[in-house]
Amino acid sequence: MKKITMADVAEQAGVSKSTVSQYLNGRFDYMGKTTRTKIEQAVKDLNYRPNMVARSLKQKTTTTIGVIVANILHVYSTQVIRAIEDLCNEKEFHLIICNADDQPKKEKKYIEMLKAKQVDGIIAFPTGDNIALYKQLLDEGYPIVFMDRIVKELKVDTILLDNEKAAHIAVEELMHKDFEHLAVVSPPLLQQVTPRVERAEAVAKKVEEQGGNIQKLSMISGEINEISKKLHELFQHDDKPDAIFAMNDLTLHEVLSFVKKENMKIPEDVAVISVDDVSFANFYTPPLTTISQPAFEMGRKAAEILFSLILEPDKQHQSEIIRFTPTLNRRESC
Amino acid sequence: MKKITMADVAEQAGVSKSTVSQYLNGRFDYMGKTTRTKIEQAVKDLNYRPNMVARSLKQKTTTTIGVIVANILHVYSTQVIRAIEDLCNEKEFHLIICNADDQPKKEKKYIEMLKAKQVDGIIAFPTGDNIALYKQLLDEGYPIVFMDRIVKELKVDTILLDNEKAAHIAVEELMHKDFEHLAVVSPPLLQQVTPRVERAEAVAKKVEEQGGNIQKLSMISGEINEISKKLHELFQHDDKPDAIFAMNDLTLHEVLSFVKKENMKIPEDVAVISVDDVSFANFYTPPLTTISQPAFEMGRKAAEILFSLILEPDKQHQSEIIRFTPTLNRRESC
DNA sequence: TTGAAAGCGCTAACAA
DNA sequence: TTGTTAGCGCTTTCAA
Repeated sequence: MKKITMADVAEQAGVSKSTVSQYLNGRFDYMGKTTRTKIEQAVKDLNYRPNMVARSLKQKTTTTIGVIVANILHVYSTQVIRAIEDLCNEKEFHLIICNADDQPKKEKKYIEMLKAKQVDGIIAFPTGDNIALYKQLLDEGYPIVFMDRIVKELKVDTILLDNEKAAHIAVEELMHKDFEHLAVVSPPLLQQVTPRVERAEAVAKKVEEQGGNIQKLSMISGEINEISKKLHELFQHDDKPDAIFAMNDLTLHEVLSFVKKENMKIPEDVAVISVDDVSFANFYTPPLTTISQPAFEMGRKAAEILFSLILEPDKQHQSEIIRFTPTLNRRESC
Repeated sequence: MKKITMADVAEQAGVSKSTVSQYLNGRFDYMGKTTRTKIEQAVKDLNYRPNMVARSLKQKTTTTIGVIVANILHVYSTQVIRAIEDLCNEKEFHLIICNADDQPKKEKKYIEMLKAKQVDGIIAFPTGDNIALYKQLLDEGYPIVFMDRIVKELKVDTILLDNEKAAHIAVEELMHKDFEHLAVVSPPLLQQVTPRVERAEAVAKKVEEQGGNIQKLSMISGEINEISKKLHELFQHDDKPDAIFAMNDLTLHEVLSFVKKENMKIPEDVAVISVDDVSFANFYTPPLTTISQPAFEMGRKAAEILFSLILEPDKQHQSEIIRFTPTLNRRESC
């Protein structure tokens, strides 16, 4: 089955390729009524569809953007992607998805391939290790927006949560109650991943400066499968924590799992508060107090900025760091 | 900043474009050692990257596949996508993601655009309404694999769960205990979405034929936001259900939410079993008995089939429907 | 062992 | 109002 090209349409309609091109691109200004109908008919008869690859080559734009997330399995990433895709859909753009898995090598490969495929822009959750590469893209004027993580060496528009605020909300929620010993549970801190570091630091600072009844702070961090062991150790001591701040949804899972295994009651034995909303927060026993980030708005904002970069390249643009405000969902776990 | 093309590399290396092309494609068989080094050097000096759009135009292959899911926010879709992406990564392919939102119109638009972009193949969760369009693609020999839903008018490789088995597992798990009245809770059944219909029918049949202690079966279906009201009504009667089978994760959420609101105890007041695993199944109170589908294996299989269609187009291929076996995760909710 | 030239399917400047 | 032509960046035959 031969592919129908513009030449076929032109022949069938008895006009030239360029006229067909005009027609396809909606430039009817000077087009004769009959020509127009003839082409219309030919397109229909042949069931012709333009080849976007050819068009892309000529026009140097692919109406495609790339998104590099850490892992599409994280709820937050999914929501961000969904928001981006919705805007892309409005603008007739398309999305190539890449999972970097927090591996700089993989990220590098994806960036290079996205460039090779001539995508019009990139939204990334940067690992923080491909600075030179991003730098180069930026220098070439390549539209890029970062999400969730700041790469301080680079001047890139970056969308993320007001992590300090999130930490403050958590501490404030706990400090006026009876809780005295707060445990913060976090994914690995060594990687310098912005949200983790910012949240951890903000909690520590806040507790130190005006922690209300909170007398003591413990910090647990590590790979997800180490968390439970570390929690266990921490709770061996006499002055065990009476409140836990879980840094994100995955650590919350570990915390709840631990609490369940140890047969403790929330919030009587230990209070729990966490960042990220989870699907079961409302009907868990007890319903979980969470601090949620507006993932959809954040994703949409990232896409909006990227599109302004792509569609109005000449516009004066000052890259900035945009913080979104977290929301407290007060329920009954603390 | 001018884009570096092959011509630039050729000039810099003092050879012709075709030789550079040979080099890039690893055809060194007849290439002089010095030529090779010169080109290597030039590529490095100019930091040259081939333009895949141009290559795609010439070669009629884009090393890109399209995935049309109902909604990327569903955990199952996410897992399937992740599995597909992993295989794509191995094969150096890339993924364009589309959310059809169960809207045939949107699906149609995406299919057409994916074709226009010349993607090498498509994996779709079909809405079931674009039969003619899919038919046409199939006739053209376009590689397509369906997931989760059967379109009986079409001969397409289709990956889905053994829904009958899943339903049987659920009924068997309940029928030997004391439960007498089973309520099945489902998303809208009118749309003829395969998993829903198959599961609902299989439950009904099984209960009728050998339902053990189960005397009565009630069926609730509707949009997600109507479920809670319908549950409420059902539980008004004297012979209210003592067991619930939730058809998927979203309906399970509604069920748990309802149970919580009504202050009922699981499994004493009402037992619960559901299809799809949920993140909190293990540490919920009580831990939830679920019937999970092997989403990753299913996604991977879909991708494998698609790749064999793409990479070995001449191979004799008989399209088939492949069912994956569900797993019972026996916990304590029934 | 390398190069010249044609062509993939489209767009756009310019000519007619 | 429409057609001619060149060219986007690459691959590939064929010739040298």
